[in-house]
Amino acid sequence: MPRYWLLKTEPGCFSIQDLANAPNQTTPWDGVRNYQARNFMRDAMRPGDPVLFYHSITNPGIVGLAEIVSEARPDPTQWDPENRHFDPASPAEAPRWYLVDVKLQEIFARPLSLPFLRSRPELKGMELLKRGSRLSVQPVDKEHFEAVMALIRQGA
DNA sequence: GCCAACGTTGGC
DNA sequence: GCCAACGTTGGC
Repeated sequence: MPRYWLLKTEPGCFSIQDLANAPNQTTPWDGVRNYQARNFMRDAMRPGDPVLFYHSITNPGIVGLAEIVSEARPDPTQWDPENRHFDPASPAEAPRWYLVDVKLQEIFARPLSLPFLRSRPELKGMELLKRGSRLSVQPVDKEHFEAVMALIRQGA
């Protein structure tokens, strides 16, 4: 029984095109420094889980589909002093931050813009659309995931 | 354990 | 660039 997810990214930082260009179209989803997001990755994500890929900031919207392709493992950037996500307080024997590998499935020909998503009654209640929603790793209800894919398949 | 201060996110 | 919402930190 797969769970469904949404990953949020600033395209200026890492876009779906960057994922398309990555080796094997796969990337470690590193740099997440939020406990709730960490818990989802570490405790709930499983290989094979589908992922909606969301761009924030510029033309915010759902731009593609990806898949979780690994179990969670410690995020090495937490111990790299050169990395902007360096966390000197994270002990090596009890890593604070985790990541999973994410593989591209599809770049949508017509992304679903945030205003459009907001206009769809069947997506009401979706975490992404809640006021003040900032979580970069979110679970998505099955019904909402299927509604999004239906909108894509009908060329919304 | 409370809460003010601060930093970050992200829509607009 | 503005600002609302949220998370984290740290003094008490």
